[in-house]
Amino acid sequence: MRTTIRDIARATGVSAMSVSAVLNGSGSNVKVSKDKADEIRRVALDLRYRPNTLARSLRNRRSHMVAVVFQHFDRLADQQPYYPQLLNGVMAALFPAGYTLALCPKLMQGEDAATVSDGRFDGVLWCRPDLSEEVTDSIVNSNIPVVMMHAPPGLVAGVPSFCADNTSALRTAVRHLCQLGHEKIAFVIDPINEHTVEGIARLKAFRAAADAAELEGELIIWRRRPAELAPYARADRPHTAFVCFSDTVAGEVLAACPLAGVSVPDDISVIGFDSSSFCEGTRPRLTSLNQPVERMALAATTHLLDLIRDTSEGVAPSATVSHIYDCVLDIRESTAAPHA
Amino acid sequence: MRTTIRDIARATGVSAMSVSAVLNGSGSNVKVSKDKADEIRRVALDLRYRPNTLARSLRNRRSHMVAVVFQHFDRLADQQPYYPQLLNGVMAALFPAGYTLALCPKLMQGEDAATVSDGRFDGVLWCRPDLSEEVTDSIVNSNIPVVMMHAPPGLVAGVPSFCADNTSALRTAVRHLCQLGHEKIAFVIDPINEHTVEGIARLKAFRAAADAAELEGELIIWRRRPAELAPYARADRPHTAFVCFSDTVAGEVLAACPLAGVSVPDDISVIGFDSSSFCEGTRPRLTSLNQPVERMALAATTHLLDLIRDTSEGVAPSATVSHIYDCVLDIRESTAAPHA
DNA sequence: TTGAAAGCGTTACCAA
DNA sequence: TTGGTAACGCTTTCAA
Repeated sequence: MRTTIRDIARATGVSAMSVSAVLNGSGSNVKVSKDKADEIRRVALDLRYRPNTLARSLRNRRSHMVAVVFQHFDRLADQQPYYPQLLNGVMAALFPAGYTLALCPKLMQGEDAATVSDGRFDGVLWCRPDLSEEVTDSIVNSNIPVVMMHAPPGLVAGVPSFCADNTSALRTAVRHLCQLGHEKIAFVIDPINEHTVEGIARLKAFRAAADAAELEGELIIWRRRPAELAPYARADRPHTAFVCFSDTVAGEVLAACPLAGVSVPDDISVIGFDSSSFCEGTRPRLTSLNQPVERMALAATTHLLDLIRDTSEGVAPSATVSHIYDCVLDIRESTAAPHA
Repeated sequence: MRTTIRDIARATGVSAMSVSAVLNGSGSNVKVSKDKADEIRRVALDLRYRPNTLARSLRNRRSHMVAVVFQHFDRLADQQPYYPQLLNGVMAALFPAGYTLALCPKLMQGEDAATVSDGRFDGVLWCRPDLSEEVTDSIVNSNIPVVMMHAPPGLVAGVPSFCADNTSALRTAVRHLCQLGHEKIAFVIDPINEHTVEGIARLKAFRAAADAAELEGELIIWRRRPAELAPYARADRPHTAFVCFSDTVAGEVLAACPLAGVSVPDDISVIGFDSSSFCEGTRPRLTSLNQPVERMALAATTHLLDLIRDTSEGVAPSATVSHIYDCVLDIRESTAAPHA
C-alpha cells in the first residue's frame, strides 16, 4: 500500500494537516515546532512517503499539466522538422515553469474536443488547423485557458492565436517568382490540408497575391502521383512555378520530379513553406518561406502560462491579443528564371 | 462553476450514484430505469457536464497516463530523427489504448526520479541512459511498472529493458573496417554520453571488437573542435577510421572535416549509430549501424501496457524479460579503403 | 431499481 | 502551535 499523509500522522502522533504543512506546505499559516517537524520528516523518509500529485491537483484545482494538440500525431515524420521545432518551443516555456506536457489521444485523433475541460489540464495549446464548428464550440466553452497556433486571428472569439502572416508571405513568394520572370504559377497543397483553416488561408492569400501581380494563380491538389508531373517536362508546360503549402509537400514534389523527367529549377521552380532545416538537405536546396515555428510555439506557450496564472489569481482577463509573424523568403536553389 | 455529478443529481431528483452509473458507468451492477436514464442524459447535455478525469483517476487508481523520460529534453534537434522515431513508437502503442503521453520536467531534467511514484502515472518508459544509483533505487522501489530502453539487461533488477545488441553491432562495424583494410581505428563519443551506461557499453564493445580483430582501438572524446581533426589531413594520420557513438556525433564530425581539410572517405572513414534518415542527407551519405528505434519503442511501450494491465488484474508478475535488438550495418558512402 | 455513506489523498478553514 | 472537519468529484459497497 502507498504511504499516505495519515500514515505518517499516525506514526508520529500528530494530525494529518501538520504533516501536510511540514512536507508540502507552501503558504500555509500553520506553524509546527522544529522538533515535531524533524520527526515528521524523518518518518516520511523512512516510510518512503511520496505526496500524491493527483490528490493534490484535485484539491488545488491545479494540475500543472498542459496539453498540446496537433494533427497527424501518428507520424512525427523524421524528415519533418515542424514537430520537433514545435515541441522544443513548447518545452522551453513549460519545463522551467514546472509544467508537464501531455499528448492526449482523445484530443489528437478524435472529434471529442470537449475533453479539454475534463479537469486534467490547466491549459491547452491547440495547434490543429482543422477547426470544425463543434471543436471551436468546445474551446470557447472550455473552463480553462486555450491558446491557438495557425488559426486566423479572431476566428475563435476570445481565444488568442499565434500564426504566420500568410497574406504577406505569399505575396513575397509570388513577387519573387514574378521578378524571375514567371507567368504561369500554381499553389500546391495536399488533400488533407486543403480543408484546414491554414490551407484555406494560404490558398486565398496566394490567389490575392497572384491577382495583384496580374498572374493567373492555379490550384493543384497533390496526390503524390509522380505521373501528374509529366506535363511539366514539356516545353508547353501549364505552369513554370509551384508555391507549396509546406516544406513537406515541396519535398515530395521535389522527390517525384526526377521520376517524371522534370528538372528543378530548369523546368519548374518550387517554393516551400517553413524553411526548416529540411530545405538544406534536398537537391536542389529548397527555397522556402521562413515560418519561425519554434519562436511562435515558445511565445504561445508562455502566453498560455500567463493566462493560467491570471485566472488562478482572479485577474480580470485582458483583451484577447493575437500575434502575427512575418515570414521572410529564404532563397536557395529550387527557384530560377523560367526556360524560354 | 463546473457542473458536477451532484448538480445533475439535484436537477433530476435522483442520487449521485445513479448519475454516475448512467453517464460513466462501466461494469456497474446498478440498473437505472430507461426514463430516468434519458432524463439524466438530457440534463447532463444541457448543463454541459464533463466528468472530472482527475477525480476519477484518484478514485480508480488509474490515470491512463504514461510518462516517457529521455535526456536532452531541451533539444529535440531537428536533424536528429531519434526523438521523433522514439515518440512515434511510443504513441503507436499508447494512443490506440487510450493512454495519454506525458513529458515531465521533474523526470527529464532533475535527479528527482522518485517522482515516478507520485500517483500521476500508471507506468513509465525510462529512456535516459544516465543511470545513477539513486535513480535505479527510485525505479526499483516505485509502485508502478517501469520499462527501460537502452539499459543493459539485468542492470536494474526486475525492470525489463529493450536495447540494442551493442556487442554484436560494434563487432560488425569493426569487421567492416577491417575488411576494407583499416588498421588504425577509434571510437568517437561526446563528453556527455561518455558517462552514460550506453556510452560505456558501446566503448567496451568497441574495445572487445578491436581486440578480436587484432587492431588497436583508441578513444576520442569529441568536443566539437574542428581543429582536433587537423592531424587527419596528413599522411601520417593517427587513425584512418572513426566509429561514432551516434549519427549525431558522426554528423558533427562530417561537418567539421571540410573545415580541417579532411576528406571523407578519402582521408578517414566514418561510421554512425542509428542509421536514421539523417544518414541519407549528409555528404557523403553516412554508413551507420541500424538501430530500429521506433520498433524498439513500440515493443517497449506495448510491454509496459501489458504490465499495467497485469498489475491491475492482480496477475502475478511473470519473470522479467529483456529484449535485445540486432543492428545491421547500412553501408553508404562514408566508408572506404584507406589511402596508402 | 434506488439511495446513503464511505472512501481515494490532499489542503483550507475554523476552533482550541 | 496544534487538531478536527469539511471539502475536491468521483465510484463502490451495502442496505433498502
